[in-house]
Amino acid sequence: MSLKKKVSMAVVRRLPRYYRYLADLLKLDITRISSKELSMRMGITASQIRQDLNCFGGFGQQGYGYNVEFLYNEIGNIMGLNNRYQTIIIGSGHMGKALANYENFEKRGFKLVGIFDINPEVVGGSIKDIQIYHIDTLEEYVKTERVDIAILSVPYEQTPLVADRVARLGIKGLWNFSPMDLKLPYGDIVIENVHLSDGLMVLGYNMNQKMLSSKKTGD
Amino acid sequence: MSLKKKVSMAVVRRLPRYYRYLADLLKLDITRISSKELSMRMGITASQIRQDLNCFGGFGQQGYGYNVEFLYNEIGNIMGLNNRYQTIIIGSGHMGKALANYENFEKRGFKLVGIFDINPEVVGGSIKDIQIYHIDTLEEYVKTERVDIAILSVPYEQTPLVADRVARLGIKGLWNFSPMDLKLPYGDIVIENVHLSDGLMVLGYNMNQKMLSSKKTGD
DNA sequence: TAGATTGTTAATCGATTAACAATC
DNA sequence: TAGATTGTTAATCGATTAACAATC
Repeated sequence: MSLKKKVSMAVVRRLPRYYRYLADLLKLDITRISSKELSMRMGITASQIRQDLNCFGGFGQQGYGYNVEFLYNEIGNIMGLNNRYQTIIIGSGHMGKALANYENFEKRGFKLVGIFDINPEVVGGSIKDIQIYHIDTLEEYVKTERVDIAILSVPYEQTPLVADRVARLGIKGLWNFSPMDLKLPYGDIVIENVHLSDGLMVLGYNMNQKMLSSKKTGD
Repeated sequence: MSLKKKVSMAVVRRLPRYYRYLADLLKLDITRISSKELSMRMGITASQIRQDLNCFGGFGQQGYGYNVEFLYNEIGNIMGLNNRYQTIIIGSGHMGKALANYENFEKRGFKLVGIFDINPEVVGGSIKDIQIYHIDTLEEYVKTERVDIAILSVPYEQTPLVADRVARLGIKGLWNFSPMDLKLPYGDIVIENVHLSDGLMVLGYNMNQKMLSSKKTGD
């Protein structure tokens, strides 16, 4: 039941991917799947799938494979989705708005309970029935409502201060979209930094590589 | 000048991070930096930094370190940012809109030239002076304008068809925000899939782990 | 039972770190 | 020149893949 060894981040970062593919299988009414079949769908080795899953327990059955629904739920639990983390968004700019409207979060068990902004013009309004509060009322709000995760999407200058306030309030997770890497020393909080444009630059690299090599062969 | 060996994706995915940290140094008017100093700022080893950079060439100087501006520009070139990739966004929903308004893209050398949507109510409008065209005019548009990258942010059902059209038009890069992993067989196009909620689930995992371990020690 | 497929150990491969000679 | 710091080779570590006995 409990973990034998610390699971590597390489494995952990694959869990959401397994989860998505299992969701797709469920939608197709496929009830069982072997590591071999799943490996072909996902483009990774069957060995890796079995190795990965066995970090957390023996979810399969010899001669049968894995029950899709069972495995889906188990991986969901491993990622804590059954905690139904209560989530707030801080910063209702374009990105904050997009995130508030992203259905995938609810679907994955994250519950958006409030939005906070500094702009008086949007405070009092709402997005998808979620109230927008003034950022100054954050401390007060957290006194009465459970907040597990804060999604941060504020300008560069305000990022460290807002992050500090969030950490002080005992909020346990921070998903940071602001263009500044936040590091650990903010108390005990778990942080996940997002840099959207990093992916775009990797795309740029791969395109550039392809161009250079085709030039060499003489396109 | 040209690459000795194929550079591993592990290295490539660190390039944007170097690029960001160098941009920060530039803003601070720091002109030179040693791998040691940079390693402390970034939280990785100096050895890794030197190893990474030497995949692409000797950008430093013994006894001196690296010239920040020079290294910044070199890494930018490696990622092809000097190509000034012309970019379109397909799908102007909440996420498409947020992406259109994201200043970081322009800052990183990606030029947004058009937005496409299927909804007649938004077609003809614009976001940040960028025209919104009807998706049906995509083929016509590409005949007269150079398009290097398409950013896809359309509903699940439409994803494969739109991706197929994009690939057929000879567009070289696809940055896919639709909730469906796109795989290679679409011609010669380079694809980068984004799954925002994956990061949120990793955050969930880490929070869950922390909770479980603190329960064990008896919080 | 025979066939299939897991869980797990062992072998391989690749990535990171350490060390140091080269050189600015 | 002496000191600093790179570029690069060698050593270590970790992650992936292969193999197979266990077992449904």
